[in-house]
Amino acid sequence: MQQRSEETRLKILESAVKLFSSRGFNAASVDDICADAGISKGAFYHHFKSKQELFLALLDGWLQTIDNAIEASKDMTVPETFMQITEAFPYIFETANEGLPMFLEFWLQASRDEKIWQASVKPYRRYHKYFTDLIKKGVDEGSFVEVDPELTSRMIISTAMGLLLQSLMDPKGAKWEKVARDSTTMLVNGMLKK
Amino acid sequence: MQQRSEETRLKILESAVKLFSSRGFNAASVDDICADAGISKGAFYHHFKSKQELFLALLDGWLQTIDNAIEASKDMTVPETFMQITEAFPYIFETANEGLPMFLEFWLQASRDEKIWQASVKPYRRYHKYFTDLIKKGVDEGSFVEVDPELTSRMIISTAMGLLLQSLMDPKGAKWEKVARDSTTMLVNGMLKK
DNA sequence: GAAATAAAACCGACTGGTCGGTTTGTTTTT
DNA sequence: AAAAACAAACCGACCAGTCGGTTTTATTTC
Repeated sequence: MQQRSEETRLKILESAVKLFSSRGFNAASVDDICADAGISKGAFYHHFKSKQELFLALLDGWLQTIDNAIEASKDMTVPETFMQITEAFPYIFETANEGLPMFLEFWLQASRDEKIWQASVKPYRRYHKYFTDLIKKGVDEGSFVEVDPELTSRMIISTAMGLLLQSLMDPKGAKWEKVARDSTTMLVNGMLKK
Repeated sequence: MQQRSEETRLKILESAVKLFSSRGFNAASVDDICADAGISKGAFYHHFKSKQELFLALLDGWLQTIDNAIEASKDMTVPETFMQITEAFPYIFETANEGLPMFLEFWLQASRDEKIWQASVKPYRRYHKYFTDLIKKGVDEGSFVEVDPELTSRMIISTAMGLLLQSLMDPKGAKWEKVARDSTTMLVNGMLKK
């Protein structure tokens, strides 16, 4: 039974998310994570080659989540998909708000490494491809006016990223959830054929 | 004459910008900065209380730059101002691209400190106020349709921040300058009364 | 205006502590 | 018993900040 082994791995992953998001990637040391997971450093380095590799493993998990969400919305119409995304906003916003700081911190200091850069950029590119395809489909279906899918995708992602950053910088500066909803609505309305 | 003193201070500031932007805030050590500036650690700590205080001094300088730019555009009409901003885009984009990573890195790890958070959030709030006022003025003047200045300002900043982040993450993923230009044009066109 | 004094600027070795990662040894699993 | 999983002590590099002392600059005194 390697069940115990798998459990240890999961415990490490859980503690890592918890500490990375609460303290930041650098501030949360390997020792901290081990302590929180209730295991030793030896166990940690048995499961992960390095702190960075641990983070990459977390990234993989998120990528999986993205792919699942994309897969789940495969059979909807384009406007329906956008509706669903808008509805899921509070959850997405919260999750992203938790994950963005640690991702940024990690990325800012590690992105000079080619391999790590590749891994970090992957989720972003996947999102971009997803939105581009979605908008293209919407245009082809005739539910959207003729927009440039590439550009529009970038703009949607900009809005999301930018709002996320703003809400992080100045959490009490606005009712961010409402701002996010209004922005999305405006963007989608601008595309919808009437 | 404390001219020499002032020169040293400036040398530190210069080296700091250079190293913070090329290596990142954490990776650039105080020793590195001293070496680059050609001064000793003692001189450094004579001029700045800490590495953080040094960064806050840099922030102050940028804030000044923002204020000057705002001041300079005081007598233009609103559409003229937007035109000018759009034209200055390449320069703004480049500068921001250089400064954003170090700012983010600093902010991510230091923002738990109330004083530092205050200082960091200041430039952002100033921009937001600037755009809000500008749009309000545009609406009052009658050159813009009735939009919500608060929301629109957030959206403009989102777009800028988001594009900046995207261009940092995936520099070769698109012609970012063009994307930025197109996005701005779209946003402004959406507001202009025809 | 030259010597004496005070003050500011500057130097660089050193400290205390952190942290990622390694090594060596022990327990559990199969 | 061999291999995988885990524990615990340990290593070495790094780095922000300190401190005693030196040099330069400004001010006062005679």
